[in-house]
Amino acid sequence: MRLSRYFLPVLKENPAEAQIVSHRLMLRAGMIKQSAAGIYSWLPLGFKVLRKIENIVHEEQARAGHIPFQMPILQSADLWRESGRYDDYGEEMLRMKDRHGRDLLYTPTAEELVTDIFRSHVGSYRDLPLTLYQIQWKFRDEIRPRFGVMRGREFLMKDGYNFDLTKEDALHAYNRHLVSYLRTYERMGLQAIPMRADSGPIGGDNTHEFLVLAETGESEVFYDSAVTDIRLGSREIDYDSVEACRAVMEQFTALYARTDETHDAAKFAEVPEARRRVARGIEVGQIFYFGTKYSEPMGATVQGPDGKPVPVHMGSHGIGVSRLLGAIIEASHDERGIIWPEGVTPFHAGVVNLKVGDAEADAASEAICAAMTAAGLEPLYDDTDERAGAKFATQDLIGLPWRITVGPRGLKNGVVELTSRRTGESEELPPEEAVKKLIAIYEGHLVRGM
RNA sequence: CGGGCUAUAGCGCAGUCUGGUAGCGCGUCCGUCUGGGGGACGGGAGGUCGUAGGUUCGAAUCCUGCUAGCCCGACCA
Repeated sequence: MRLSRYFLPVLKENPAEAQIVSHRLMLRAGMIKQSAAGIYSWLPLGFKVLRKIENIVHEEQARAGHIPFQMPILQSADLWRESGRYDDYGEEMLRMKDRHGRDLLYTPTAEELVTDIFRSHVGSYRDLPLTLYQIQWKFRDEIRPRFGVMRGREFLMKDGYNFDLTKEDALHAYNRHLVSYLRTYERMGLQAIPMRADSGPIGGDNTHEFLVLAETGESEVFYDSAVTDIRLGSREIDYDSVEACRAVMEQFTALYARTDETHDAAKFAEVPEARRRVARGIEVGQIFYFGTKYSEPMGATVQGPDGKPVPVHMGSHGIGVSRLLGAIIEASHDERGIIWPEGVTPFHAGVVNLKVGDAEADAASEAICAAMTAAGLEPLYDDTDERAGAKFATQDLIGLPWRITVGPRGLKNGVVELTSRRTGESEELPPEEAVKKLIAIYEGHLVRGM
């Protein structure tokens, strides 16, 4: 992409409305624009990252055997009356009427609708297990939205629902989700710690939240510092194996890690003092097992092997897709701007032409972009007439993890500069070598963008 | 929803107390010079001062209502 033809309205100064760093940087980097309190337009750069995050979620869901589908944003109140949640949800649910006076609502979550789909079409235990998920916009009419996309009213969320014959099967689904979520976050360059949580309006008694440690987090968290040493890494896990999933779940949840909602001071005191940590965290996902809470009242049953109808055991699982952008930035930035992890970066590298109009610099820059594109990498080619300082400042702000600087000075010696955004380290290389190095860096990190 | 605050050019702000018809920086447009960390000089464009009403010869400025946004709290992914 040529920067001169892209739409990247960066701001030099901090907008007054933004208080926390991720909100400030998203506005300054031209990723979002507020439309109303807690409601944002996604400008091209922000939209690109959003799509990459979505695609990682999709890929990891597919790997775990979960099936994508989509439910509507506006839902009839009828099903919600059936479950009793139309009244329970309160003012947070945005309600409206259509021209016929029918009650509609903007979905804050979708247990009712998916349960209705299930009961309409699934009748036999032979159809189980089943896990359906969607990535869809949600709305929760927060009293006080704040912190940009971290606490918006409209937000993009992956929500999944598992249907199983028995509690044991549903707990396997729970563990399988826990593992797949860990993989998902790790691919985004994030460490998200599963913490025992409170189930809130979803209900149920088995639930974990995934927290990214960050000073600006909305939740106070208490944990044994040893949990931060556990990584899934590159190990292969058989999602069909009850044992394998349970082992990972046990490994990640054995140590003390809780949010303030479930914090138990007595149990926390058992953690060796040197490893006790009190910090803040951003919630980026949550998984629930809630048994027959919805299937029973809504009549979501299957016939078992004995021919008798039994209510299915369910769970639901969510990833805050739009909120993840804020979480990633909170966890990865410096005073100059964002630092994208390779897995989610909107462009794989910035190609900065320091002397646009110079035949050699133009040709070398374009050749680098062509070679990157041929290898499946997306360059952001800064072909504008800005001065070097301004170009670098923009690159630093928008946070592409790698920059190739092309200028007459280097080209005289047949080299360009490859610079890491994270470390600031540069090395001079012939253009082909720089591209080769990028290809190696991104091995295993390629995600479809937009 | 309780408490506090704000609204003046695309962004950040001054001007409001003490009423006299709007200004600064950045950005933007044109030109010249410049060219490896937000460059210099010159010349432009851009605002019915959130909105409705009131006071006044005269309102960005004083008064009232409304709307929107921000902060703290309660709530929440």
